[in-house]
Amino acid sequence: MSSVAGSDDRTAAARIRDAAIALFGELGTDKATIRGVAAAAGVSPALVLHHFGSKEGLRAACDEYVVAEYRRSKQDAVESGTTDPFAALAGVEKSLSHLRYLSRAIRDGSPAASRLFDEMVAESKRVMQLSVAKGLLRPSEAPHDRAVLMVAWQFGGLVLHEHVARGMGAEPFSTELTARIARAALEVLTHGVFTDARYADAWQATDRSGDDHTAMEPNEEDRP
Amino acid sequence: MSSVAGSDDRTAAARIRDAAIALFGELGTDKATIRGVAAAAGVSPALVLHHFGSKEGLRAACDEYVVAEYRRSKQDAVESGTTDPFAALAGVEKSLSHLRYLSRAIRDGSPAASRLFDEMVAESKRVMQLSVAKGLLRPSEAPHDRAVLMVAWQFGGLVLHEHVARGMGAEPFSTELTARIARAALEVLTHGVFTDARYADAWQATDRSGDDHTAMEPNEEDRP
DNA sequence: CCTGCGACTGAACTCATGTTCAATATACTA
DNA sequence: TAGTATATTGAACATGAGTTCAGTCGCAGG
Repeated sequence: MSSVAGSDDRTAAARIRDAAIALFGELGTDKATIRGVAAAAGVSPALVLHHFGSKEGLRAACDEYVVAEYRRSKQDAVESGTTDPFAALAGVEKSLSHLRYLSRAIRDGSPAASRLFDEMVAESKRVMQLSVAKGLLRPSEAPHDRAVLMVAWQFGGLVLHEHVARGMGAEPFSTELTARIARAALEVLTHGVFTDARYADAWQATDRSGDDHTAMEPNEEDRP
Repeated sequence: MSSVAGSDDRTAAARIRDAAIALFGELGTDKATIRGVAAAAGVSPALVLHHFGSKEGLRAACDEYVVAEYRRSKQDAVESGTTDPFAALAGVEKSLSHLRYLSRAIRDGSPAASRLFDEMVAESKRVMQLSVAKGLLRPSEAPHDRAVLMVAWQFGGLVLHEHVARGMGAEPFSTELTARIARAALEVLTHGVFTDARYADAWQATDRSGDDHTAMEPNEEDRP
């Protein structure tokens, strides 16, 4: 309810940026053309270059903007008091185009998206440490790896949202879909899926690369 | 140890296909050019079109081939007796280029990859039902959703492997990385991450869209 | 008034890339 | 040996798209 206000009182650069976010997210940075962005923003193709230098510059600007927005909204959600890692995912229904863009950016491996991933790993790790101390989360034998995995799963749900939606027979980004994902995820993350620890024990027993890779986790500090 | 045999006794079409799989996987279907594929295969660009009709035809051929290979290797793994859904992920270290290609295909949303996703959901669901009956897996309140989610997580680990590798400080597709992923995943999937069910219960209590979406799961049959 | 500066545009340029086509080499058949 | 089909190629074609550029419009300041 914030970005796509109907009025065109935004500055031309902002209109271009928003149109680019929408088009890049919908078609990908390759298929989306400068001419298409310009047409969607109601300006000439040359103006796009005038403001952003190049297509890559435009992409970088969109990256910065969307990631900053996402970071901000997530920060708000965190400061609202929720501590579970899925609150963020559930709370970001606000802007479809931004989500779509983010999904694309992660898929395409843009630098900003990679930075975001790393940041979220660090923050997830920190929050998880706190939650473990509070007794809300089980301690892990490999806290860093677990944090990476959980962020990857969270982002994976975003990147593969189209497939997940199709698989569940629900509309992409619909509240019903996010609710069902959250429900299934909570179930698995609360109770696990296995009835006993035979698989985990069996894996443990194979002792591949030993028990020492718990100690070889990189960057133990929280801020990079 | 199978696909990239050093000798060039493969037929030209096979060489082109393999080069295309490698390049498409590395650069994406857009950035990879027919000329690049031809050069990598040691043939002329025109021959690529002669054999595959068009770039889209080449992509379709690669899709079919890689997906069929993946399906076959997974079938083998399943018939070997393992029933947990992560055996497949751990067992497919055989061909890097195929994995990379598959990752790309899923990211780009190619039809073949989507079909593969749906197949794996169906199969995962079937295997999970069996495992539940055997007492190996916990019964779920939403078996279909759980199957979709687990497949999405599995594929998510594949699609985001680059980020996961960077986050864990390990080489992409290395045995160390897959081992650590499997270990962390097994831990989470065995014990969960939460110490109690307060989050799951809280979510349950909000009762959004009710308890009935367990019954609205689509296509209950296993073969689509 | 006019001078400069930023927003903005239309048209042209350049280049990469998918594709076509006529021509040649190779292999298999009669 | 002749002939035909298949494999293969070099060169050219067409087009889409990023980028450049000269120039116009509007406006603030001297």
